[in-house]
Amino acid sequence: MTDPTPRRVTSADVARIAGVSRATVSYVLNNTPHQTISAGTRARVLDAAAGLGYAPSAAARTLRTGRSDVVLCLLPDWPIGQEVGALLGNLSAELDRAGLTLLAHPGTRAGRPVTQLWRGITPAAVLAFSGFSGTEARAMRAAGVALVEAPLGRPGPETPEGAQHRVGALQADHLAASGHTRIGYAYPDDDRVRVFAEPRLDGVRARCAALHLPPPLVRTVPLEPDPAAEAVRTWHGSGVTAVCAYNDEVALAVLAGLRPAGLTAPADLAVIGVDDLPAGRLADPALTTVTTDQATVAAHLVTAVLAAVHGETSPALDLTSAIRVLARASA
Amino acid sequence: MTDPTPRRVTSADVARIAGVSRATVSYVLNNTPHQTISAGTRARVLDAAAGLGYAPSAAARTLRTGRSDVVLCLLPDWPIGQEVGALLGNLSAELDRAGLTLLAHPGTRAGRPVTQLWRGITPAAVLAFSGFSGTEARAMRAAGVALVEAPLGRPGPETPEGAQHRVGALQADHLAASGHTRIGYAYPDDDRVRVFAEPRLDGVRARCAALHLPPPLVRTVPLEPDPAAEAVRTWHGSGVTAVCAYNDEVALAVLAGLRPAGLTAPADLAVIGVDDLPAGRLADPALTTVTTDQATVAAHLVTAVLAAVHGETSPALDLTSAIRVLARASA
DNA sequence: CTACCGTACTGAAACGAGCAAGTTACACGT
DNA sequence: ACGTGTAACTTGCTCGTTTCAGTACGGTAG
Repeated sequence: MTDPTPRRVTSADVARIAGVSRATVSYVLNNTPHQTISAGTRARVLDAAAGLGYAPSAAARTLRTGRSDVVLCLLPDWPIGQEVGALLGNLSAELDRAGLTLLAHPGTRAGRPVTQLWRGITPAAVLAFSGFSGTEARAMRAAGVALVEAPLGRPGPETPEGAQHRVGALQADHLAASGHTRIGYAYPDDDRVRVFAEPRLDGVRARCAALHLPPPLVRTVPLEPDPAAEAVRTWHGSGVTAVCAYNDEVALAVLAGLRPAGLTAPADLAVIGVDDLPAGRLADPALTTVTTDQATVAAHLVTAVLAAVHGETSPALDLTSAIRVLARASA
Repeated sequence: MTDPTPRRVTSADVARIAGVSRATVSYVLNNTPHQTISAGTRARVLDAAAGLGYAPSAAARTLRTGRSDVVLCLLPDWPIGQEVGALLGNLSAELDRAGLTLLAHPGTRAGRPVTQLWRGITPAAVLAFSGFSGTEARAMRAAGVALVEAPLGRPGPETPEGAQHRVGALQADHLAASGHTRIGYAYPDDDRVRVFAEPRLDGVRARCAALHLPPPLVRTVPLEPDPAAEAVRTWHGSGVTAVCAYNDEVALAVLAGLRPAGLTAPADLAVIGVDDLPAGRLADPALTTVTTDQATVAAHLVTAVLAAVHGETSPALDLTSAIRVLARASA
């Protein structure tokens, strides 16, 4: 019936059809510099390649050059929400433009060690969000794999305070600007997001100190109305008039906690979240939030990745303009 | 200073240290069947490999065997939410256990055609959510790449009605069971999710017909309070007493639309969503929703992928038990 | 003593692309 | 007529792994 062996079309096939050698095909397809190819030959090769539907084997190219065109993005095991989704989409599109392929690996601590992964794939670069062990990082650089650590979580050497720190700072500033002096912090009830929660809280603490306000009253707020109500009562009883929430979900929990206590936002307790979830826009009152422009972040990350791939040191990322407060009704 | 050429450690290195040939190393490491290796040699090879930190080159292996151990998951360009995130995490963990590596590629129509991607990577299988063109699918199978189309979207031949159809059906049944006879459908204002929205709406339509109710009154509901309020007024004016929403976000929009109209749920309009977002739990009233157990879905998909990789036909997926209504206050 | 059979390995040929070095063929200057 | 330069290719080795086809050796049956 069908071909018994549906062989992959190789550059040799293209060469045969075009009536040239494999080398010539390679030169044409990669238009290698310092190689002179006549216009006629070039066209014949291109035609043959298109006609056969030739796609070079990534495996062979990787084997030969020692490096693939894959940028491996190691997703941490914190829950992947729409922000990460959007970020990945942007990254993928922009890297594509640079001839690189973004492949994301949902990380699982349980899975095989990351070492196996990057040693196996030999990616052009590894983009990681969570921190890496020093030895691991060294091993990667030694193997020629560019490692880009996104400064989203803990502060890196180039961004002493980190983007997340700034998120918290913006929250505190916004509340202080409205005259609030006693501020609470709604901490998430999920250990996996501690990497984000800590620097954000630190940002709030730093601004409170700078503005000569008492430090924020921190309470862990689960995503359930009843425990949230309890946290709200604590804050209200302690004279707290405004709360920075770890993110919009926690902020929504705080809003939910206000209702059974018979309180309302922002009159009794102002609330500000992070992430600009659609659900926040739709809440009652509409949630004030800190938003990060993922397209900008993606662009910055791509710059860093490309720099790292070419062996240059990446420029310091300045995400100041990408992070801003979206003022709505709740604070 | 450091090695000028930090060469990758190859199986030849392991062979040299262990005092055997590369072939033997390969046999030991893959413990190839029908090959007799003495216990002593086996141990020496294993020790040498561990000592050198040897990790086989995926590229070389792929080149030789013609197939990599990667399962390529093509993410469609609809927004990636927490459900997809959870699904990917589960998939990755389970495939890992089967010796396969899940790599996700955030799809962008703008990017290079998918053909390039799978032709290049030669994955063991491609897992796609959105539909594939017939020619594309045939080309993949011809190239020996197992194609698994997740029956999440449109119905496949094995699940004549599709999982999404069932989601809609469950929504309608739940509302009908509470005595509602005039049902509305809140359609999403995002073309990218049409693949999901259509079968869900069809499910609602089918149950309405089966229960001899009038067909659902469909309105598109943007994720903004004002336009949502208008949709709510239309429904209320037409005698609709309950609404199936495309998902929880749209459902939250409907809830938001009730407030300016001075109406409340479920008294004036019952609302049921899909996805069990944390924000839905925290809404007022708490959102009744249809939830899908992503772990179950992941397990089913992994079964299908493994079957496809081994050339068997995958068993029909029965997601009946994984999809169920979570009754809360809103309906 | 020869024939044969497991056991425990080794040698070498693929796989598909890239690239350094070599080989033509032709034009040009003397 | 002869060297020289260059455009336009080709030859052949290489990357690291798998795997087929041996091979050497000790044992056992005839």
